[in-house]
Amino acid sequence: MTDHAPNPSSSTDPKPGAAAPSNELPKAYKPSEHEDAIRARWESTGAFHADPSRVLSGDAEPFAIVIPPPNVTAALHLGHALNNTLQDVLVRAHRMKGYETLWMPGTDHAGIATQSVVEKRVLKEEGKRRADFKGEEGRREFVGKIQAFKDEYERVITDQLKRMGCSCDWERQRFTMDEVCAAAVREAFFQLFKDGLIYRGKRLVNWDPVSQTALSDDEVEMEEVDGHFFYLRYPLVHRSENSEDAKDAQEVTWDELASRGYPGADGHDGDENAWVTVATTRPETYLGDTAVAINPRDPRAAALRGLCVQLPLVGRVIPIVEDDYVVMPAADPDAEGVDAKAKYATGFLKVTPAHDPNDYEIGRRHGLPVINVMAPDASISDLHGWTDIGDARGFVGLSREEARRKVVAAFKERGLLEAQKPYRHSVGHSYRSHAAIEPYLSDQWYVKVTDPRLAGAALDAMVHEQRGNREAQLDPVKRGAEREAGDASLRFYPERYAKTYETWHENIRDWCISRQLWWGHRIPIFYLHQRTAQSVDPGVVHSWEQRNLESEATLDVLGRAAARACGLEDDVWFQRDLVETTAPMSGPQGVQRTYFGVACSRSRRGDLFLGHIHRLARMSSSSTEDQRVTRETFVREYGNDSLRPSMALAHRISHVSQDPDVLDTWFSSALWPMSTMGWPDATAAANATGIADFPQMLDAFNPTSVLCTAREIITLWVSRMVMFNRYLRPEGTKARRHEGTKTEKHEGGKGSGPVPFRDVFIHSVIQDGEGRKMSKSLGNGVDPLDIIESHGSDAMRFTLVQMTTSTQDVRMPVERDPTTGKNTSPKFDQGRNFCNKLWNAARFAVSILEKAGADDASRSVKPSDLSLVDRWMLSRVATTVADVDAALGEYQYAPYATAMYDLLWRDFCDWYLEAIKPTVASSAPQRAVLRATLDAILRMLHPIAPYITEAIHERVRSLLPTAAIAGLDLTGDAKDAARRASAKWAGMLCREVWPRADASLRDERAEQSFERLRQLVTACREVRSQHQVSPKRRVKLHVDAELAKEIGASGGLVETLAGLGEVSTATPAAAAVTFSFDSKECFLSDLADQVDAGAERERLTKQITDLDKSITALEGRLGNPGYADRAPKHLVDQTRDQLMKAKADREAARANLARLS
RNA sequence: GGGCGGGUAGCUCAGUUGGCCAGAGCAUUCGCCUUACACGCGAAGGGUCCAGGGUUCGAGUCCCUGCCCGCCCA
Repeated sequence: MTDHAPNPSSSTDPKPGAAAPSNELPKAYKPSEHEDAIRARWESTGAFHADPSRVLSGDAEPFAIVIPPPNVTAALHLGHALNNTLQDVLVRAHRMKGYETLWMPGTDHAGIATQSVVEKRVLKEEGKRRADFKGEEGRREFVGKIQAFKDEYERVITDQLKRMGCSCDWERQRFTMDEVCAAAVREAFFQLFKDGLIYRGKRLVNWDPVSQTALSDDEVEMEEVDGHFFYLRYPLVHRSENSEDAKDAQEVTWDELASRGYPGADGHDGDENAWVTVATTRPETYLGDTAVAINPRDPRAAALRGLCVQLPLVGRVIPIVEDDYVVMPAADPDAEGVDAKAKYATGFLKVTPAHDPNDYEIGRRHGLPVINVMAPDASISDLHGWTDIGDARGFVGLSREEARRKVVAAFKERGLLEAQKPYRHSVGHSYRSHAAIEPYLSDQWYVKVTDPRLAGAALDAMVHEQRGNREAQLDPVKRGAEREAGDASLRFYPERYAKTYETWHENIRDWCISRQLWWGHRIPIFYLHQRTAQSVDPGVVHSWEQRNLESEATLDVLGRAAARACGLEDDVWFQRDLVETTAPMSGPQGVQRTYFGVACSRSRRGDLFLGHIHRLARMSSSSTEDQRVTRETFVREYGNDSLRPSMALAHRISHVSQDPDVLDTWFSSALWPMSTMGWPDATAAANATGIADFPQMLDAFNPTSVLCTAREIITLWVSRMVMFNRYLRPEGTKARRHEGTKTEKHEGGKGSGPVPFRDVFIHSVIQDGEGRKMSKSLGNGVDPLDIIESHGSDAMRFTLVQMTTSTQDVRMPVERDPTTGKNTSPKFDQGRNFCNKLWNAARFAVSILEKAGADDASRSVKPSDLSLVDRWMLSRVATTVADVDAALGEYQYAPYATAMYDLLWRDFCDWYLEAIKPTVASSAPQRAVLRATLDAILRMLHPIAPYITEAIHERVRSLLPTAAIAGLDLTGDAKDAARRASAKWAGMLCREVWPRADASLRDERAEQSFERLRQLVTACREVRSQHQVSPKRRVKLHVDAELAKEIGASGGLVETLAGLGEVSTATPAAAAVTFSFDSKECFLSDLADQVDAGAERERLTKQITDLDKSITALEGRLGNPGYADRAPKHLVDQTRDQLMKAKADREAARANLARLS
């Protein structure tokens, strides 16, 4: 914890800039001296607060992102830093571009993860387990501890996000379990339940025996495990027709089998009891076997028809059934390419419906009993459905692993273990506890996502060109029906992830949403338990009630009548029974109904009502006085007319109890884009939070613009948000925008509503230098706060953005910082260096602009007023604006960062600033270009590096304004200017307008001309370097008249950058070095007091060798007969030109070499 | 088993419809405290673009086969 607390000293540092407006900027950028103060200004001016009314009035287009809420389980890691930096880049850029921009922050309660962390903590600190907290009271106490933990981490996480510079609308921050979000969960559950899309099912779930909860399919990780195949012999018997007693089972001998035509039976002792051999990796589950299956095409099947086997020790007699699922044994198990299953198969499959999903299906097909032989902790138990223990009592109480060993030993002892082969296979493990998953039969709640209104709607949401399924793409009926609905409006970046999304929905299974946990949204289902005959106290039932009691009425009828009488028909939904989409199983595990019916409560009002019904139902066991009080309370609450129907209901039940389980965390996450904006009752949300414009949020900002997340979340989260949004939000959302607002109607689009977001951007996963995931256990993780402290937030952000290419993983070499002992990466040095470069460039520019004083003209500077290097610089700015806009539009982060790097470092610093040094002091137009360029760079860089750019902007802004540059718009729309000028955040860079560059600023000729001269400079520098000319020495360049004229027209550019004292058209004196430029022979003289002939000879020789190589290559290309004919003419011409120049240069070099010797 | 991504300089990575002598940063070497920046400036060396085949005048780029690494799903 302390690791992540903010540095307390940093927040008390004096604010820079503000303290001393006139002194010059410090030499190096020190992030810690600026970040806190700048962040405080952003926050205090409400710069990130989104105003939905501007969207609804049509004054601004919306741009909205909901944060993928971080789990409150732990502090943020580098992956979060990446995820949130990328969001912030989009958010800041769009805000500057004039969109009304919302970034909704919040955190996720992360049920199982948080609960298990707190469980461990409580065990360690108090020595208590969850089971030690008894009853509803104990549960509340324990949940309180988790709540406290959540509060602690929510603060840590929020602080981390803020320090990263995230420009969230912090006033709107939500938590998945807060009042506003809880209302959404309630409403969603209620609607789905009422519509029959939530049901309770008894079936095999993924059971985590350590956490003792069910898991969804997505929470199970497959891991390779070294195990064995065990071959167990089950003795064959006849079904005992008249006796239930297994002891009466009559053995089947090999002779009898032979007479039935069983292949290979005569190879055995004819009098001996025959057997079949099953192969299994989990012998301990044999205790729950209810059949042996054989493939009907198996030649042995006919002979076995009607026979049974008897389970050793248990004594249970179970049938042999025929099922296509059974894999036939391979004829030659050792042959190449034999399927692994066939290789190990015997053709007989033990069927344990309670402990294997495939067996469960076989069981359903053949009507087999389901015998659960395990307790919730996965130990062998006779208390959870297993009754015919027989002689197998010795296994009861053992763990899965112990039981396996003992079962194998028992079979071996009796000569029934035929073989044991090592076998490596994948086994499901809990993503949280890492325990092996036990397929476990239990009652759980499911969302019927297989319904077309859910999964189907999620598929239809995809844009057509990203759908792989051709029929869906071309279906004309579908296309006609789209219109305003959310169909065909969801797009993935990078595109390939659309496939992941699509295939997942095509193979989707119903979603298990109940978790046997305490931390989460309690399932809003109440069981109304049936009153047994003896529990009815005849004295309680008054005569009028008896008369009026509709004895035949079912619970739903009674319940609805009661609710209506109390004015709560919208708050509670009664149902006779739970909806089962699958036929109930036969056998001892059939669903035991102990309740009379269920009620789903939509609201706290509903909960209270059911509590009252509960008390009415319990009245018979209380004193007369208590009964009177209970009735009076009820009447006071709901009025006189409410009592009769409610009593009619209450008299049929003994008590009401809420389902103890909570919902899967993803259920609330799935509602995030809606719940954070106040769905379903934004007025209530406004009242609860004091945020007055809550009722405008949904219409203004949902659908959001883009969701940014990592790919592992596509199925867990993205899909479910799409399904829920489309089901629960009404159609025609777009049309309602600009039309004012209303609290959302309860009726949703049922699958044709809008999408929660238009784009889905999936970013890379950061790995360490060896391509491993960063993890605590490996100790290879990098803590974002460590980087912020050592390098600054902007440096971290720049590095992360620069790394974000469209590949699925990026590597970051991790090193230990020798001074702090903390993990870091040299990658971050790049970001730090970049920031420092920017700082110093700005420092230099500021020093020049400060000195200029008030004489700078205010009239607009036109390109024609400017020198080559200025026109070139502006052209580069214009090009970069276009490049950056294009990159941002496609979520191309690395190209964005690279474009900014090149513009700032290569163009602005290396060339422009160097070139203008001699002239800028005397040229007002040049100063205008300098300031505009720096300003444009700051703005374009702000989304990546918000702190430093804001810090610099503060200074640049305060300098006397220099003239505007025609074609470079840095002021924005005039009509918006007044509003912006009067805002609290006025003048801050984070709210400045995004640069817009007119096409006229792009100057192809200036760029070409500059490029030529740059090459000339480089050629001069090369010569200087090779001749070890001191950087201070001014040398003399000799060129022909034409080139001299070009140099002259460039305004001293070449002289400055190449360190020339003079440019001459005269032939050089004796001590000169020659080089070729553009096929022209040029000379540099005055390099030193004497030219080093050896160095020169070396240089020329190397040059000739290089040219030889080029000439050979170029001649080869031109010699190719197809080339001249088929290649584009301009390319061929270009090649000829190159060859000519290369030959000329070689001639010149050769001549010079000859002259030297 | 199915799907996806990657294999380019010592390291981390760009390289968008096939077309200048394949680029950047870091690292290395040489020279510079040139008054914005040594977290810097100037210059240099360094690549069988995983392997093999194909299409093409031309392939890092497109097609096929194979190898290796990683991820997701079953």
